[in-house]
Amino acid sequence: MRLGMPESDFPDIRSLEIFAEMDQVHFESLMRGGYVQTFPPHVDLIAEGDPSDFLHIVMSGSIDLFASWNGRDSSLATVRPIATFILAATIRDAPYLMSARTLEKSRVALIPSQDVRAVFDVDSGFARAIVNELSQAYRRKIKAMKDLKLRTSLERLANYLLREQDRCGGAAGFDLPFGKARLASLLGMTPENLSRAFRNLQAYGVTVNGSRISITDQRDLETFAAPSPLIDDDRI
Amino acid sequence: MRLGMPESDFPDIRSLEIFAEMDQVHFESLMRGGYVQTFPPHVDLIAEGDPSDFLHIVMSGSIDLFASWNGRDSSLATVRPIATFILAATIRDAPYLMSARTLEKSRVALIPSQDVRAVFDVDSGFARAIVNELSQAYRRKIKAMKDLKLRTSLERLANYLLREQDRCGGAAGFDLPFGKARLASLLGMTPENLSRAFRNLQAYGVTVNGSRISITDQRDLETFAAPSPLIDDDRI
DNA sequence: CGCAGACTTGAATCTCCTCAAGCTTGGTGG
DNA sequence: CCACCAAGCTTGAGGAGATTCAAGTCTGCG
Repeated sequence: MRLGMPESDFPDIRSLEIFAEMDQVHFESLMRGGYVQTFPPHVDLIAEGDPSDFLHIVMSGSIDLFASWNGRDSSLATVRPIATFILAATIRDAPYLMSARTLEKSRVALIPSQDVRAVFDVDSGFARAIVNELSQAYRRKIKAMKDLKLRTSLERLANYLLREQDRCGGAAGFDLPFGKARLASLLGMTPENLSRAFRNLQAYGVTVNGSRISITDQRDLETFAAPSPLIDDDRI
Repeated sequence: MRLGMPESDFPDIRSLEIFAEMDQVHFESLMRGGYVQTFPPHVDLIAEGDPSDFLHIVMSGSIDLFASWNGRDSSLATVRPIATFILAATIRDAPYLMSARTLEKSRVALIPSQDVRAVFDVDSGFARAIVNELSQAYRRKIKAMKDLKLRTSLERLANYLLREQDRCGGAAGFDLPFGKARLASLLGMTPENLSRAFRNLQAYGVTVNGSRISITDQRDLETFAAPSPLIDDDRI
């Protein structure tokens, strides 16, 4: 269903850091070659190992990036609007390393990878933006690695809750943005273990009701979690 | 001990992918601002959290990148000649996320980060190369993440041995490039557990003698390890 | 020969996983 | 309106895997 990119989407995409500084002519040429599609929940968008034909941009909804090996699989990241994903594969013209599926109903823009590479070569503003994006993505992965290797699952959960609280505005109460099974996979644990971990965090002032989290003792939780900007701060 | 960069090092550095395509004038200006230093083994080069004043290049020896939190620490990567490290921090002018120390006697070139950023802005060949480097580094991290989340420690060790065998030329026998304590940390396990893991791999045709590894039944080990290009192949 | 550092082994413990069963909830059809 | 069902989550028991701590072995070097 190749419909072309509706002009109404241009401003949202243009506001993305990665497209913000580029030449208008180049931007429009990228947009002309791309298109937008709406997907229902739980639909596979790409499979790891596939050639990277398109740069993907989530316009609304949310996307799960995950990987499999030997019958196991694991969630590696969530992509939320408005952001690109699998940029590195697009740039290198290499196969995807992760699979992607919609978590909910999502609008996704698709831009042919070869167009991205072509514009990259002639638009230095775009190249600069891609370097920013890639270096940020790399640093995020380093942080995720540190989270995984230096912390126990209980500590990872505690720090996740603090980050999520921050992302939701900082109030004591907030909702988990997806199911607990997937959260468990993201955090590198089983759903059963996540359940028990939530119970263990009660001792540090966390109460859970369905997907509703309340942090009743901020100080206590922070003392236990010991968040570090070099692991948990998304901005640096 | 600021001695400036000896011209004899220029060719080696120039042969790095990241410097190969750039303008000669820019290359020389970078080299003029940089310098080279030789460090004994087990010397700290940078500490996580420090501002990223220099882009580092390993000319000889090898470097351990590691991170700490709450009294624990973990090795995250090894850098071997000739390669750069902490490029992302340099580009973003952000604090280091990892610490670095020499594993053995090492020569390291240091180039002021602000020079790198300045040349980046005016040399599109250099910008292109940096994007290549960053996207490759990112994909390596994704693979390391998959290795860690999808495999047991025994499987990680088995696949590590196969990769190391390949890196050493493919012969049945080869030497581990550093101590087992650090290997354990790299693989996300304790030294004790690594010892036992080596013992368990005997069943799949691996014999260990000090740092000498012999793979006596290649087929058997590969069947157990089930290596995947999307995790273990460094080239894609 | 003896010592220091690196590695291994053993035993107890803890964490996490698996499997199985029970619970809750929201939706569907009677 | 309610009984039922399926999906998601929780709980429990048992076991596998990993960690810790302590002691023992090996090796290279003085």
